[in-house]
Amino acid sequence: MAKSTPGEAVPVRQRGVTMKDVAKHAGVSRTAVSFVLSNRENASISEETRTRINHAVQELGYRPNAGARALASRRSDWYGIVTEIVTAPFAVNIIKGAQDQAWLDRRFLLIAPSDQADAVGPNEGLEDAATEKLLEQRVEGLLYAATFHRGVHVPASANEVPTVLINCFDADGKLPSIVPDERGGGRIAVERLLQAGHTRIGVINLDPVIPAAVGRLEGAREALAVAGLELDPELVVSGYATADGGYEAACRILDRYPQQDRPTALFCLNDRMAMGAYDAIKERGLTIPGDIAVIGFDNQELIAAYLRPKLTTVALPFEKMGALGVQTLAALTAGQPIIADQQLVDCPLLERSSV
Amino acid sequence: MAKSTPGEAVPVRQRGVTMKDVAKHAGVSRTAVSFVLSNRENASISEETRTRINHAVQELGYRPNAGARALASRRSDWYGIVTEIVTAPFAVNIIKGAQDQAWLDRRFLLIAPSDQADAVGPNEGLEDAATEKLLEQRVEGLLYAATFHRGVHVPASANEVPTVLINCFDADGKLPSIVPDERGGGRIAVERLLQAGHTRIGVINLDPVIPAAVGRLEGAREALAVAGLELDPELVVSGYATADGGYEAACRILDRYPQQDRPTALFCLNDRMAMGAYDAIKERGLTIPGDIAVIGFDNQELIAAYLRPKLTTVALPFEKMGALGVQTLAALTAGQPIIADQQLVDCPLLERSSV
DNA sequence: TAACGCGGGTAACCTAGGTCACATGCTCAA
DNA sequence: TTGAGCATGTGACCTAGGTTACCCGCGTTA
Repeated sequence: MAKSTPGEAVPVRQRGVTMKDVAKHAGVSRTAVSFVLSNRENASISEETRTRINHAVQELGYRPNAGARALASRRSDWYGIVTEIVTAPFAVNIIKGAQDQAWLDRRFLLIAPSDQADAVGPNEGLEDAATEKLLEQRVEGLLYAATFHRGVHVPASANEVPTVLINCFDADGKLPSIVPDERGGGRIAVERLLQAGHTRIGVINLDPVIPAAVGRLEGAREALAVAGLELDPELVVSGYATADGGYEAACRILDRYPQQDRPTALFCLNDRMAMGAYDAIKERGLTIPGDIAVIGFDNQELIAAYLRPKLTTVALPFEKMGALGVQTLAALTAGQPIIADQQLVDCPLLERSSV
Repeated sequence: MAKSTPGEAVPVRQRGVTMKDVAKHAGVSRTAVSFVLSNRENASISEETRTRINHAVQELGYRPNAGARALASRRSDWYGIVTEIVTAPFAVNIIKGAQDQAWLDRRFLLIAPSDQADAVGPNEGLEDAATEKLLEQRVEGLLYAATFHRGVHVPASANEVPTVLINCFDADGKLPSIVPDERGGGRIAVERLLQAGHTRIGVINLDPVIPAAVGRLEGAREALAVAGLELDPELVVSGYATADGGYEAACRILDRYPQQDRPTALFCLNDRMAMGAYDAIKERGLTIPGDIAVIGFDNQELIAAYLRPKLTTVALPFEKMGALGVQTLAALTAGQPIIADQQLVDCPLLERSSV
């Protein structure tokens, strides 16, 4: 509520105007002020008193003290989110989605950093400390968000309040989680290539054990199967998840075959690798998408939207996952049952110019 | 503080263990517990009582209630940061720097979104609301952080608590701010090119009125002046701050001259434009840095570190600015005088392979 | 011997607001 | 006339913890 519109005289807000001051100014009891401000259903306060109180609020520039309210009402309206995203901002849109949704619900998001870059690292301490700190703030629920899709271990004290995992899942137990539908994303990517007439499709794979690689590849297989095709294992090449890794993998795949056997499309399991693949393709005098179509995964704006030609890719629904995480948490804290142990969120295709 | 080490039986923490419970369990008064837990200097509590209390704390799994403490002690240990960075995550490392520093100082950072994408837009409302919400939480200080260096207007109520601006400055007044030393960055970039033997340097400029462009260009001029050179206005070409804009600008600059007069180096005022310039250069069969050296600005990791060859660029010190913002705020809230109205933070050169 | 100081500790009040049982005063029906 | 019922509020107690003034018993000192 922006109480000061430009032009109007801004009341000087002396620090620390309390309800008591408002009550005195309006000539009523503090209780009456409380009733009016919290809009109690069954409070019987005359319209006239009500406006007198509201006037006093305006004139004194009263601002409620959220902490005191939280203490007395035993509801903080705060959620805590523990995340390494602040450290490695790849998935920062999770925070954006969560933040926006929380803001809509008039709740505050307390962000606590986690340095737990690797799933079961030795520095679990920091994460524990973050959780502890958030619980000291009496958050009503906890979110854990990871930069990349994986299993994680959550500190034991997280069980004291409703908890939801975003872009990761509980490696040991029963906490609800929100993760991207990697398989669906892999399927839609390959479907798009098939639709464009490609049947010989090369795959530039990530580290084959991470959930992202497993799911995306399986999706690719499904799409091919529907078209009556099979994934040729020879056409699947793994590499480091970087532009260099993508470059090398693409070189291997492109140089392996004579021109007529060469794949006409590459499905790169992330955009960074697609970036490297672009270079390999261009170096060989081939055009995108004329000679070889490329489709990526992740939709890293800075890469996908600025590559030339712009990269068609499958987006990770970070923002949606963040929002859904907060919604799920809201449902849990309101006592509603869990919708599902693991909610999958669609990975939509983003058409640009590389297919 | 992770109180539970694995293996040890975790005490069941019934919700809401208070100091009263601890006191009863230890057979002392609540006051004594408070004294021990807050480590009061002049409290006289025997060592024996002290350990009895600490034991009770452990056994009951007591966790202080931060809100109640804030209320009673009238210090919240919270800072608020209003920022559009969550929306446009370019400068997300400001948040990281601020967050880390706040965490070190054992303070919480409340992040409130601002949609004020343009400096004096019509939707100032949201920003006001964010500030108001933060003040309701009784934050001890406010930070405003922008995604790109510019002048901003801050809601009037921000004057109620110490306030520091990060990556932006107060367009109307006297609030202290932390901004990048654009001029120094421009200077160091051109110095690097001069040092590599380039004397004919093209500049791909941003929108010439924004502080970043003004400062960086001025720095470039200074560096040239020291070497006894002048900036040829014909070699300065402006474009949209995108890869496409950089591509077009580079084309114009490269095609304007016969080979012998062509600049041997390009200073691109941001990395996205450098990305486009790369394409223009490669298209013409020229090599980087062999035929043309390129230096960028911003150090957008995803671009600079993944371009081929990797882009030498000047980094914007986001993380440092965030940390310095919190430090400055801490000094202000502690009653110390402002160090300077505007603190400049160095933009360091990042050597990679394009010069 | 009274006064004083000190170690060890506590009752009581304060922060800012939520909530409930009860107190007015008025109207209306029996 | 009186009691019930309703509209309009209010005093008092609660949340969880910080802080201050003071108490008690014991040893010292003037």
